[in-house]
Amino acid sequence: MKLVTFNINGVKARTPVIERWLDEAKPDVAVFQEIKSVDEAFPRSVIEDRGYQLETHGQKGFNGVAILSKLPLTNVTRGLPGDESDEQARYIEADVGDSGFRLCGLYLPNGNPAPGPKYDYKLAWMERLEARARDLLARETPFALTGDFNVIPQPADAARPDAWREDALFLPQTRAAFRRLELLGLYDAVRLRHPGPGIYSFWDYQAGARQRNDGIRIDHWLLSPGAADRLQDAWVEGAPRDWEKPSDHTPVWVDLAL
DNA sequence: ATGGTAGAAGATCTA
Repeated sequence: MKLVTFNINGVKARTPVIERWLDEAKPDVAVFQEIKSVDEAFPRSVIEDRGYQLETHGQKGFNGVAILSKLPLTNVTRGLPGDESDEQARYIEADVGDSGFRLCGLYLPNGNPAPGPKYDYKLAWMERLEARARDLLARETPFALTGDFNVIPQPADAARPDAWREDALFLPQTRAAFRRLELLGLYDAVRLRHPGPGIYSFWDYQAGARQRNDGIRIDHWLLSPGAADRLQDAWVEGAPRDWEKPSDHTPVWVDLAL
């Protein structure tokens, strides 16, 4: 079963890309970030007419996540537990199919500028994500955390790591929080399958970053032990970054034997 | 040191 995460950077602006990409790539399950739309305004038919169940968690203007699936989605929950006052739409969970597999789609806060309140929010959000991962691990059923983590885990995950030293995506505290997730026993699927440097999922729109391959790897799949046992493959699909009116991110895939 | 781009909302913020 092919599952994919894709930060689409605005569902309305990206509809032509989404249509072409769904028709060509044919994912079984896709997780979107930055839909930048309220649920009522999401172009549902673009997704549903292609045979997907669609679950959205949007807000006005910014953020917003969604899950699309050809298998039934059940037990859908919206919002990351741990802070009732958090109104940002950055998290959605659902069971996919009937195997007990649970999928967590996330759009982790950017955190810039750091230090500052936005960075404090990012770190607090990562603590809540770790707590959620601990709860899911205790269930002993397979699950995956996937989405735009806004974390560059290692220097090998950036073309120019020195340019990111002071950035919220690469600060030591950010990387340590990501590492704590891995130390719970979660597996970075793309890193597992591609141990070398030079695998990127984001290229800035500015300064010809894509043409110069000045990228970073910030969109990830973290698999529970049971899900990692079922990992067939993991890869980044670079081509949609070069289409007309692209997102600044590109799809990141896993193939799981679920 | 600066500015370069994009999306959504709406004349600015976020990334």
